Amino acid sequence: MTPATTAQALCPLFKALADPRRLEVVLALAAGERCVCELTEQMGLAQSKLSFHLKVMREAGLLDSRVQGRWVYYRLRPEAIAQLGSWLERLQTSELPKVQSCC
Amino acid sequence: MTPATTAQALCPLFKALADPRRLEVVLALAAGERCVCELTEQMGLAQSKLSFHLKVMREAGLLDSRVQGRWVYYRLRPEAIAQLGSWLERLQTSELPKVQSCC
DNA sequence: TCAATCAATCAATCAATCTTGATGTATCAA
DNA sequence: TTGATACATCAAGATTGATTGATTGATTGA
Repeated sequence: MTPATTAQALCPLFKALADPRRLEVVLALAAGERCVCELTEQMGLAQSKLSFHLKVMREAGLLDSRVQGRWVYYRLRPEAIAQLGSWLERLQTSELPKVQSCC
Repeated sequence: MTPATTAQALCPLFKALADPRRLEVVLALAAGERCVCELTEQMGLAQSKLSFHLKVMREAGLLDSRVQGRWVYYRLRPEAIAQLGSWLERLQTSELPKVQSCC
């Protein structure tokens, strides 16, 4: 799998991480799963706002959720983190000898 | 350095990567530095559009550039890639035992 | 049932980002 | 000095993304 084959697939993940509020949520979830009500309280976000951001991250494949009773628990998808990490790593190691000037 | 201390600093980097055209550029630069004219040709982008995206990435700290004669060469900043990578890694390893239900 | 709680969704507004075409500046070769 | 090339920048418009407040559906306990 070359970096090129997955770049387009990774774009939604980078988009999902490209917001300070969402990064905060990701950090909170790094410690384990949380229900929406706790996240709401912890970040001091309006409920609908948090719901919007959670949806963005869930649809990007960054988070998973499960419903239990009237609560919804969100957690990080380790696969997503791993996917990003391995792409970055391949990016670093694909350094080729500097190409000749183009022009 | 905890994940929290750098999350806000990483947001611009994630933003810089959150675009398919910019990911393409990053891939092209993974093979070594390129001048703008070659990138323009290679991606089939309008010159001003490419210039805009290069600026976004440069200002985020993802790319560096150097001027040589009338050409400008861009390259990846390995530090930026490394910074992202190590943050993701710490994110994975900061998994704590699942917390108790909050509500 | 009934009322309360949790969370998703919707429509409207607002804000940020991207694109486009034109213009400006610097460099170079003739 | 002139014309061509490389790149940045700018202003205007288009597109996308985020916020707000209200509504809805589902679940639960009284």
